[in-house]
Amino acid sequence: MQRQDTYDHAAIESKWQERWADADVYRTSDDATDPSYVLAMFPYPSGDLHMGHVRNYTITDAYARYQRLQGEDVLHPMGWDSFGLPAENAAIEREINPREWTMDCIDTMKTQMQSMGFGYDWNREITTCEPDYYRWNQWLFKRFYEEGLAERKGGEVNWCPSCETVLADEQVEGEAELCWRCGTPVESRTLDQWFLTITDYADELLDGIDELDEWPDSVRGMQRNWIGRQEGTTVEFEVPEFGGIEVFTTRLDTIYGATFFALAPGHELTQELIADDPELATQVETLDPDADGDEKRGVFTGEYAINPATGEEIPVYVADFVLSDVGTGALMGVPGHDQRDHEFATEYDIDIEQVVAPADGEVEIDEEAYTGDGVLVDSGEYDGIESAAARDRLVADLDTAANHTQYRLRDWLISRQRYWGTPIPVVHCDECGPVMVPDEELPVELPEFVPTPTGNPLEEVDSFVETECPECGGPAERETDTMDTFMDSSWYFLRFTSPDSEDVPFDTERANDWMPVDEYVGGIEHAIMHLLYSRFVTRAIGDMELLDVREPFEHYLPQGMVQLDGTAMSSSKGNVVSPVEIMDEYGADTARLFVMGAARPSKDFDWTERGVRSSNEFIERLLGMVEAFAADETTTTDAGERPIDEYVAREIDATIDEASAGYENFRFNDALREARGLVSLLRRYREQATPDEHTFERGLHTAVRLFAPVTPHVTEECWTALGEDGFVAAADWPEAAHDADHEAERQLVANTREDVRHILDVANIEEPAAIEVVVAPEWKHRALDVAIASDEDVVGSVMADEELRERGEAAADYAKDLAERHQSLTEALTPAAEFAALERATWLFEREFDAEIRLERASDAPDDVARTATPGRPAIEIHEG
RNA sequence: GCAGGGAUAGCCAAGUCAGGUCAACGGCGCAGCGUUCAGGGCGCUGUCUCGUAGGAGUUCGCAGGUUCGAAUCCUGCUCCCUGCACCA
Repeated sequence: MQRQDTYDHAAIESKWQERWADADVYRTSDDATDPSYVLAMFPYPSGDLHMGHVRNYTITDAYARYQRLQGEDVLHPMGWDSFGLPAENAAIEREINPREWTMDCIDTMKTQMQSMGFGYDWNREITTCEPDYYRWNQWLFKRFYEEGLAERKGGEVNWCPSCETVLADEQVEGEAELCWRCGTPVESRTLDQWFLTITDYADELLDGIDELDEWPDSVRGMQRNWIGRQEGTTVEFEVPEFGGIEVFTTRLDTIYGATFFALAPGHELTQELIADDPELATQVETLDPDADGDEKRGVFTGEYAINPATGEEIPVYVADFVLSDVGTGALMGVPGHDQRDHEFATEYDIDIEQVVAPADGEVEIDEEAYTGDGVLVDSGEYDGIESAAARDRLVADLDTAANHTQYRLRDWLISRQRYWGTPIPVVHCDECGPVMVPDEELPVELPEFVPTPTGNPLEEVDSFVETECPECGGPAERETDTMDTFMDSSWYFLRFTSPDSEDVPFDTERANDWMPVDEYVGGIEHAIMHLLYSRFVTRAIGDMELLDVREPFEHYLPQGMVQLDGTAMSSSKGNVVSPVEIMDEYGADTARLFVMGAARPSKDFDWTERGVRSSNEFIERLLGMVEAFAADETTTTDAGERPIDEYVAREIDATIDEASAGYENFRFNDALREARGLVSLLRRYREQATPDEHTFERGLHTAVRLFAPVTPHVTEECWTALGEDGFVAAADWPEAAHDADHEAERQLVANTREDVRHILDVANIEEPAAIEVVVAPEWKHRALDVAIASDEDVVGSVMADEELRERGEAAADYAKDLAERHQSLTEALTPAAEFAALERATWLFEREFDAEIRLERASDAPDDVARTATPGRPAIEIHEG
């Protein structure tokens, strides 16, 4: 099992990479008008490229290249999402600073990207950890603040009491929630932090989802879910001596069945109650809001709330299933009509009352809650009213009730108590409170990194912290929180339009022309947060009148995973295939071809050595065939009219159509299959006959360009070998010359070959001497047309035609046949087209069956043979030797 | 529980939106033949059942329905995946 010598991919690939760079092939001019904006999610620079990157970036690169070949201006930029916790951790581990580590990683990844042949406009490279990028985070933060979209309020953080530091969610490990560094159980603390009030845009972001018809349904569903809009009612329950406590409910119609009242452990009233009652406090301590829902536990407070509908007193519990951040943190318990309340009531022996009856049928309310709508019962004056109507009337009748829309979406907490991020441009002054840093003092730059065992390194840098108040000039302290890195990535696609702008984050006019991103490709893990924040920021910027576009991404494609034996590659499982090694062994083109050919972009697929090898061998054969042709391998110039030449010419056109459609619809695997088919056809052409020079050359020129988006290096090599001067990357996409019904012709040939095989098999003919193929007579085509056109009486219509009537019995028989299949009749090729298509394909029959092929018109064939021919189905007579 | 997606021949997987040319593209695996051929590569073919002339039968998760006609449309059910979830 020896491997054949393969082509010198290393030399070819680096040669063309240099030439592209020298010629600035992938540069997008600022003057471009509405270029096709193709964007892959920019990576976090973690060191080496992995297969996920390779797939992601090959998809956008191939599409961008295809667009360029189509003559479009293309914007295909790349950058680095380079702030974030891993750099800080790596820095501490390696005793270097995060910046150095990050820049090293960027260098490595950039080199690897260039080795992969990705055609980016590196003039537009963005690095978010550079002051010239993050100053605009600060600038935007200030605009948000001015618009009332940034506010400071209490937020929960993870706190390690031993390290005395705040932890990010990913630094809290396991179910037990232990600090990643010292293993101490993590606590929760409330700190004053900065929020962007994305909830102000909740309705708009939700409604906008309807317009995103080029996004996958799954992602749209996830976003809807995340926003979680819910229409309901707020209403107060009076707790004597403590006042009205507000609850939120979507089922106000069940209020007569509210037999208990429940508070979250963190609710204000709970706090008030336990402050005066140490025993209650101890009991509440035992409740665990994080416990999963199997068992509902609660503590009776001794207080009673008054049901505003019934006027009855109901017991007030503190219960672990009531969450502080859902609704108002308090709820009315309706055991009869809510399964969760039902379980709680059963556990604590609380009354279960039915106040809604289903329209039909009975329910056993003691066994299970009835959660559907219905007709009210035992609800005083509301008896007999439908649920929906009852809700409306109760809102109107109850003093404290009001319609209210609730969201699951929370405001976006952007404060991070970390070093490696954008400093929030705020100064805290004892006199003036939090004050924004003036624009002219931006950027607030990060100081040198000082590793600290505890807390936020920024707090330890006195020269950073100590400053004066921009308002009063008095001593003040800088904000030491930095921004969530999602801030960086929520507008970077705008910055790509004018990455060097020094006075504005982006050029409004150009962004209006170039946005939205036409094709956005990246991992599904960003389906919610990154995309939602980007949508929010884009809208907010729009409302600052800096942009006219409201949705940043027109088409979003989450690419599938590259797996090994059905499992996702991951370094923790140790089942990764290194792109660098693949590039070394097989070259970038092979990796790209395999990844793109294996499956459509949205599907997962398995990495296989076999597939890689076969991609590599294919590339080698393509190059070999082109080089053999270039070396003046025998072709002829005085053919060109033979059926076989025509056949190949037509197939070239058919392939162009199919492959173009594949690229257009992101079905690269289909496009590549077609293109490979063409190469295989050219090989057989060369085997069968001395190829016509023009046809063969056009075939090669076409094939090379069809592969150019996916295997850019080797196709440049081919292009040059074919005598072309420029880059194939800048060539024109091939155009189909004939405007024919390729589909029908291909079908006819395939069916006829299939039929011959079938007959040979069934009739057990080993070595046919001659195969007679007879196309249907003109009049049968005519009869078919008449039959298709006729509404009812097919036989009548056909026989009404004078010319057909002359055919007598034969016409009548065929008419009956047509009548039977009347509904499913479809138009056939014309007799001439049918004959020509088969004539062109004769060589395939000869090649396969090794027999003489006699293609005839019905008029030239014996009647008993011609008889069975119908449009689209020639008669076949096989003669044995 | 809610939301979204899915179930196709040995395996992977198209087709479903716009019903008929669908026994159902393609790939893998397996088998045969060819190639002055090393069992490799390449080319060709076969791979639901029956059939000595292109035919017939039974198939596209299960059960019904609509239609002249359903893998495709509708209803119900079962199972799988993904996201969210003690969400009031």
